[in-house]
Amino acid sequence: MNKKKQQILTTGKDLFWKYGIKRVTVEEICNRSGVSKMTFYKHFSNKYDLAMDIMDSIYDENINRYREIMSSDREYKDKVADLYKIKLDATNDMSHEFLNDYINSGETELISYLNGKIEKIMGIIINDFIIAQEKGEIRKDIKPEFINFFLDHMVKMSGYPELIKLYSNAQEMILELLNFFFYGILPRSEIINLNKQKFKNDV
Amino acid sequence: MNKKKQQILTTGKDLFWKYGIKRVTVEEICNRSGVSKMTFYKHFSNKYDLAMDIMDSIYDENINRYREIMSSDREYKDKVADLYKIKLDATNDMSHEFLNDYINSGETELISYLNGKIEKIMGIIINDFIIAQEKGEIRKDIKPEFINFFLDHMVKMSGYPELIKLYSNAQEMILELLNFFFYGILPRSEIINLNKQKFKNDV
DNA sequence: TATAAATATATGAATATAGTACAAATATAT
DNA sequence: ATATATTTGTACTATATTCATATATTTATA
Repeated sequence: MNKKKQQILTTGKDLFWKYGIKRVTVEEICNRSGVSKMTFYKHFSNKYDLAMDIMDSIYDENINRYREIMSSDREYKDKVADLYKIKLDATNDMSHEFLNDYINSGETELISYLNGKIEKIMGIIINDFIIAQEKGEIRKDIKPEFINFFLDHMVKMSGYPELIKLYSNAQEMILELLNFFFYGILPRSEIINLNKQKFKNDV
Repeated sequence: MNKKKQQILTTGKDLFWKYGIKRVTVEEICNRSGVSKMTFYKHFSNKYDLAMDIMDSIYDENINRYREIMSSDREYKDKVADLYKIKLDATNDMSHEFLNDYINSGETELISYLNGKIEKIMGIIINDFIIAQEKGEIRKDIKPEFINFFLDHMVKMSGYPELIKLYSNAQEMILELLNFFFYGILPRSEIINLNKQKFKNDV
């Protein structure tokens, strides 16, 4: 990778993260990264092209982290816990300003590109869930998309003050969420026993 | 205070805090605060005039908090600890983006205005230090300006990762800093005893 | 030294923004 | 209810900013 291009990507990300895309000018990116405007346009056709590249690299990075975790031969439960911790979904890693400007840029090309990326990632994740399901690591009567949806929401939830304030610290909350997640989807016989007991008490 | 003006001030602060002054447009402030451009220009002559008003109110608010703390008849030590906790110096309360744009606005009038405000606040604080010094609450051989300087740096220091990582939590660090601050400036006889003991050990 | 890459500066065109004018709408007080 | 003041929406112009490209010069590299 070209050194100058890397500098543009780095400062571009820094600025976009802070201020969003539309508030940042090409000239500013050039000045801060110590690169002339000409070299900028040598590598990127415009500001939104740079934004696309940045988004690209983030997704690739996250996909790699995902693959690394999933390829290890640990317990399935531990792998999912790791996914949760690194917040796999790249949109969670982005600043609100950046994603917002990206979507509202009006550049339909960008949006469809982003959707394609997300679709691809979702495909990989859901496929892995299906495999895990076939292996018996997840209950067979759950839709894989639901699991992915819930995992995504769990990450979001852990940022909500309303939830956080229920626990004395974040670790406790994460543990609680993970426990809920696993005891809800893992085929544990304890759940059946628990249900029976509950039933007895009700009667 | 006019309701519309207050709305402009609030959203102005919100936007300036996030993006700095130069990245925010008058129209944006108007739209977000639900106020027409005409009423904006009725209350403020331009964007930097609004910024000045915002800075004004912050300083006034902080001055009031300061006065409130200092007028209470608690121990001097406790008062200073409170000052440290609320980060009295208004510049610390400001976003880096805002202060930076404010100073680099090129509007010399703004800068001198800010300097005047700071000078005034410094005067009040230092005067209080001198009074405390005369009362014997602070060692007589310390320059009040130094104390103020150090207090200010202490606030900044408590934001440094290098320092933070030395302690298991922020509370511990704050305590450490405060202890250092007071045992350094308070006229405690223990310090003399400590010195004697240390000397004995060395021999 | 020859060749490629990067820079500084200038420039025109497109776009965004600031600030004002004015008629219509809304709120407020009597 | 009516007169008065306030606010709004829209339009408008002048100015400023930004984009994107062109060209001459400098710097790095093989």
